Amino acid sequence: MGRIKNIVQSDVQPGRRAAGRPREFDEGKALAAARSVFLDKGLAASTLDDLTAAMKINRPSLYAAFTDKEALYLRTLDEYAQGMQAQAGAALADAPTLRLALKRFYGGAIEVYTSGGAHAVGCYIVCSAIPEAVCNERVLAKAADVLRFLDSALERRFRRAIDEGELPAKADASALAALAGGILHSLAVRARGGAKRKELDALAANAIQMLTARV
Amino acid sequence: MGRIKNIVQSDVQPGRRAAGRPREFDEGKALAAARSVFLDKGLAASTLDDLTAAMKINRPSLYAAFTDKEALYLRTLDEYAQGMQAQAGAALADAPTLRLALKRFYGGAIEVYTSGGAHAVGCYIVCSAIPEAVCNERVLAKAADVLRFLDSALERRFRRAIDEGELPAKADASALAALAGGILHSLAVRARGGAKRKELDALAANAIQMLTARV
DNA sequence: TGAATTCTGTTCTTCGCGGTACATAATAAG
DNA sequence: CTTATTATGTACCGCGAAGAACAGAATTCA
Repeated sequence: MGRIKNIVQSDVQPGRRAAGRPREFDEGKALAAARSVFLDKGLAASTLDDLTAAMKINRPSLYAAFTDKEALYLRTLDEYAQGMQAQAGAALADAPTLRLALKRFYGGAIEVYTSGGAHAVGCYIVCSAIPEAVCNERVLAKAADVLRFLDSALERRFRRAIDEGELPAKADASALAALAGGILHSLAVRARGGAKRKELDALAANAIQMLTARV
Repeated sequence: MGRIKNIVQSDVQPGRRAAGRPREFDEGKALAAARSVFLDKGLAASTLDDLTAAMKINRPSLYAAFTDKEALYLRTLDEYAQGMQAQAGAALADAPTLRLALKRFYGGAIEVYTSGGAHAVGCYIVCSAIPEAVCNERVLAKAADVLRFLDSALERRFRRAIDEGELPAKADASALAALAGGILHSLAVRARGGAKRKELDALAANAIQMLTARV
């Protein structure tokens, strides 16, 4: 059978490795594969056979590493949320102008939402966690968290634009943030609904136009 | 045991009824109950026990009337789509002004999205069909249909507002419609994410303000 | 009234799925 | 080298879920 493919260091300390046989799979890759399955099929319809096949590990490894299917789902959700928040936060905070910030914000999202190739899959939060949220407290909490984070990050950016004179002082940063976040939700929904990338780009461009208008 | 509760006429002709024992359940009520289960749990996680309990029928009746679980889901989807399109279309077409049209459009949606009582459930299209769409061609087709219908209905209404001078002639009806539809998607997502009704109302109001501004 | 038809209620079967047991392999420590 | 520890791989188990069988009930039509 397969020899050792790669040695993974799940421990935090870099120097010492835990005793025992080392992992043959990369946890991050495995989580990404699991997320892809969950995003396609949903939590309930994703079988352990689906998951282990995509993750290229077998069941005992999955259970040892991630406890069970629901815990694995929550891990993928945390991972995605963290990445999304980091990317969106950076896009908004680093850009010198509001227009550019929003352009990067939406552009990065569209990139992710349409990354499924032939069949776009949308956003993991909007198209997987939110649907799952009604019957799962922890998923709901996480999804609500992410929505709030995005609104806050957007609001901060709009406020900065007001402070820097890019928008008039009477502009309502909170309201603008909610509208801007709403467009992001729509991009996710439309992407999964089969919208072409061009349409998504156009929607984002129109949204930017409207949100940065000096009323 | 339960006697006859109500006699239902599933046949199209009103005068004659089909031979055999009449149905003891109302098809519309049963479909609504099934939809509620599907909206809460999703297609895969909704068991036949869940469904038959909510619909207050037993399995053979369900199979005789709706073929199987997936067909039942598609029926609930059709029913919801039809009702939504009728309501949204009427709200937009009947209102004398664009502002009022959008107010009714969003108001009706919020009413539906938050009708789950304690736990809001969002939109059946956005929060159930769209997630399911990746692995189900027919669901995808129906969901995409509804998104297109809403965009078109909105675009018609914006175009009319332009024609009637409520918006400037240079306004882009298509772009405005996509933005307005996007806000609807966001209302659905946010409702299921736990947003309070007040927040949804505020988002709708802000959206109307922005979408009806004479740039 | 009786045959035909269609719905209802209970029961059963089959099978797929989540989760586990157990043997084995690979590493670190003594 | 031995032991402890942690991974992998195969095979298995029990449960729950989808769907079918079948008997009985309610209606229409002859």
